[in-house]
Amino acid sequence: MSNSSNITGDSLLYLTDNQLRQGIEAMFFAYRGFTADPDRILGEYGYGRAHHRALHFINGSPGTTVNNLLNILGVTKQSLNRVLRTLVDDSLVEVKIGVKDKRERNLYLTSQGHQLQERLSSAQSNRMRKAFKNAGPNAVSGFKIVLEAMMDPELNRIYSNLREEGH
Amino acid sequence: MSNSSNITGDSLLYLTDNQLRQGIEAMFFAYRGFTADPDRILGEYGYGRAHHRALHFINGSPGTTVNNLLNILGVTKQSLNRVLRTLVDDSLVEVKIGVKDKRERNLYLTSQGHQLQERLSSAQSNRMRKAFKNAGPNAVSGFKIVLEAMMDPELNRIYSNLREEGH
DNA sequence: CTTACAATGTCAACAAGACTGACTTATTAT
DNA sequence: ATAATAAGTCAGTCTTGTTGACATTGTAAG
Repeated sequence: MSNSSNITGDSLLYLTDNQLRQGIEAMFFAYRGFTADPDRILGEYGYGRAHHRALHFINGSPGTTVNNLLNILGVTKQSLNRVLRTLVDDSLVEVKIGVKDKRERNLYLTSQGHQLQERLSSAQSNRMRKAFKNAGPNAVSGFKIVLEAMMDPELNRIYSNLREEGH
Repeated sequence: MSNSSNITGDSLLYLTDNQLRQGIEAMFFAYRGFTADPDRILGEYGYGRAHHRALHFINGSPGTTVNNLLNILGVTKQSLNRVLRTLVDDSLVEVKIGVKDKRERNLYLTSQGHQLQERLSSAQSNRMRKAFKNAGPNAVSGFKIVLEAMMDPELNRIYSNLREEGH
């Protein structure tokens, strides 16, 4: 209502309340789809999304510390620890004492951990590949630009750092 | 690794594993940002995201039934009912007996409900507006195309129906 | 009219995953 | 020596999801 007939000529005509609402709902439904396949697989193992996230980021930054992971995931150490403990107990994650600073713990996936991570990753990647393929290169670029602009500055910083690591 | 050097000439060169991983992480971080502002507001009221979702979709489809809402939200009626009960008790949502079918309950926001919904909506819309403005019209269009392609077919159907209602 | 089905609501029990707060143990830095 | 940091742990709470069972009311079909 606030701007649906606010024709100011500043080339922002496309930002009606309706389109913003559609964007919000698109995020909601797309995120559901985005997590649906991994959720099914995780269910087999009695794991949840929290386990997936830990596996994902340990895989992407092998040897990362607990503190680093806490910053990326944005949860408390008590919450992360619960998940990490089960992953270590189940031999999916290996913990090594830091070499430079012995207080730190460096986290790695075991071969079993890699196996599950790969299963989860490929399920999610397949869906994203189909979506990307369907939408075309221009849409993919737009998708990423909008998502980056939607992150908190802090999260965007973390995201950019991860991008640099992976090439 | 599976396709990062798979130059097949089918114009899919942009879909490297790295870019898919980046897309996955972009969704993760963007969704955090997307929910951050409403989460803060909801905290003031002792509500959670479930309350936000109910308010959002009741606002978008006034008079909607419980069953309809269940299909949109994809949760059990027990789960929805808990949320709906607090919203009714707090006079944010009004329940009217269906006219055609008296078993049905039609849901409406009260003026108080509209007030909170508006607060939540404008916080979320402001962030999305900034992101859209920053990214430009082409990016916005790409954003929506990819998100739609990422939904489950069932969710896409629901999403499209809602789009038709809102003009 | 009776029987079946549908829409809603409710009770109880459970689990994941987040939180706070307090406290310990190593280790490093000042 | 003392203080700060990294990690782990114990205990308790909350939201939000689940299952399963059951009750109520209204509609539809025979």
